[in-house]
Amino acid sequence: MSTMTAARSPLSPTDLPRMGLRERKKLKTREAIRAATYGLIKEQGYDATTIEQIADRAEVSPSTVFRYFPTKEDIVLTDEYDPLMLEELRARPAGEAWTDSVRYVMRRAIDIMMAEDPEVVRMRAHLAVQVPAVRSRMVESMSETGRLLRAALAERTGLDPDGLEVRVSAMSLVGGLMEVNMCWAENGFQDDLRDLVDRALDVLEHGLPTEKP
Amino acid sequence: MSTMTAARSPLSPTDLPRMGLRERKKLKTREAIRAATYGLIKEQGYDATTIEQIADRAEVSPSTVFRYFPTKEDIVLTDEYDPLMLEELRARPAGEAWTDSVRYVMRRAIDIMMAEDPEVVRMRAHLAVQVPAVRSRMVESMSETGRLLRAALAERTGLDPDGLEVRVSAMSLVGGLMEVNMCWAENGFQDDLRDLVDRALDVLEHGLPTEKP
DNA sequence: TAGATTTTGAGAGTTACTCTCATTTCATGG
DNA sequence: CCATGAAATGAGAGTAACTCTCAAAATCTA
Repeated sequence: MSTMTAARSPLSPTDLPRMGLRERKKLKTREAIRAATYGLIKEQGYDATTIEQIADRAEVSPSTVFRYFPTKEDIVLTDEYDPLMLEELRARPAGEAWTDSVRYVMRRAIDIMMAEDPEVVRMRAHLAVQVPAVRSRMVESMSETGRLLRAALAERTGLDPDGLEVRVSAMSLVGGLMEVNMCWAENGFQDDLRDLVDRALDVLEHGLPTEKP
Repeated sequence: MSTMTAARSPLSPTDLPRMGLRERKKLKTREAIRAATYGLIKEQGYDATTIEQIADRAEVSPSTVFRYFPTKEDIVLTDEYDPLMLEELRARPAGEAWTDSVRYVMRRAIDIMMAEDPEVVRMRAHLAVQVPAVRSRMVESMSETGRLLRAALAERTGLDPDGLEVRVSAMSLVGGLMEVNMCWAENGFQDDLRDLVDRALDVLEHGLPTEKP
């Protein structure tokens, strides 16, 4: 899911030389703004950090900050992994139960982003717990991913991608994964995120528990 | 769920006389602000409606508007039904599967609010589709209700109310019901909301569909 | 009716975000 | 290498949702 993936762009550094000065500068500016934001938030918290401070530290103008990110929350949350994840999901064997596919893709996504920049992943989760605006934006972002997921889900089940059942499935998955993120952060990141996702998917797959165990 | 219930206060009018002038005026102001907001939104849309306009039409100062509602979205979404719904949920027979209890309570809630003020219910759903800020606030509000629901859910299943499984269940329910609301509005309110909720609960109860039907 | 309490209005301040326009910076073909 | 076009930037003004403070007005209580 979009907001649970690492911040760095998945563009391989070997692409950089062929990209032209302009493109390279843009990437650098983007990174500078993000770095400035993460730094300031770590020092003084999210709310106390203003766009002006971010612009100052990133050595750009406030206008430029808004040119790169539509909102303050997006500076923290934006990444480019969703398409890759969806692609991987679609690449899974057609016979596989789609919950298992999601399980696999989620596990891989977590591995990648935790290897890439675990601190950013944790900071995002933490901010989602602490700052309502960030949490909202994260839900919104995950919902968008969930919307893309409908197509893949419909393929596997043979149901209408815009039917209520598929939509409810996708959205309840989003809700469940969001809650996983919250649990993880609230417990001080002591659990293995992959295990939590697995348990959540068990709940979603086998239905909500009706009987006492 | 909070944001799917009607706007009017569940206080019986017979309580009004014993309430004192101050309290009565406060209720009237609250209603005036809400009515002004709904009216303006219907005329010119949500974004085009400013707090100043709302204040003018409600014949109060902008300060007062913010004293009654913390945010613009809350003017549209706030209601007082959640505690009643939770109470009803807890009053259900202990042996009943909790999904059936939710089914019953949701059905009743829908009946009540559609009888009370169907237009407001529809407007809320419509705004949730159209305006991201309203949608976000609605999710947040439903999540709060979902948090309260955990206790009831734990009672029925014997699970830890703060454990991952219960939390994921509650939150996936929230996601599912949110999506029901969106489907309903996007299809022009032509379906019976209660049927949609039933179908959503079927999906949540029996797990996400893995096989082609 | 007097005094304590609550509610309100007025106004100033903050901040995220938008729009416009002039300036600067890079790309490109000759 | 330079001229011309395109893209990125900065500066600044503007909007609107909130927040805070303080004095005036309305209500309650004795």
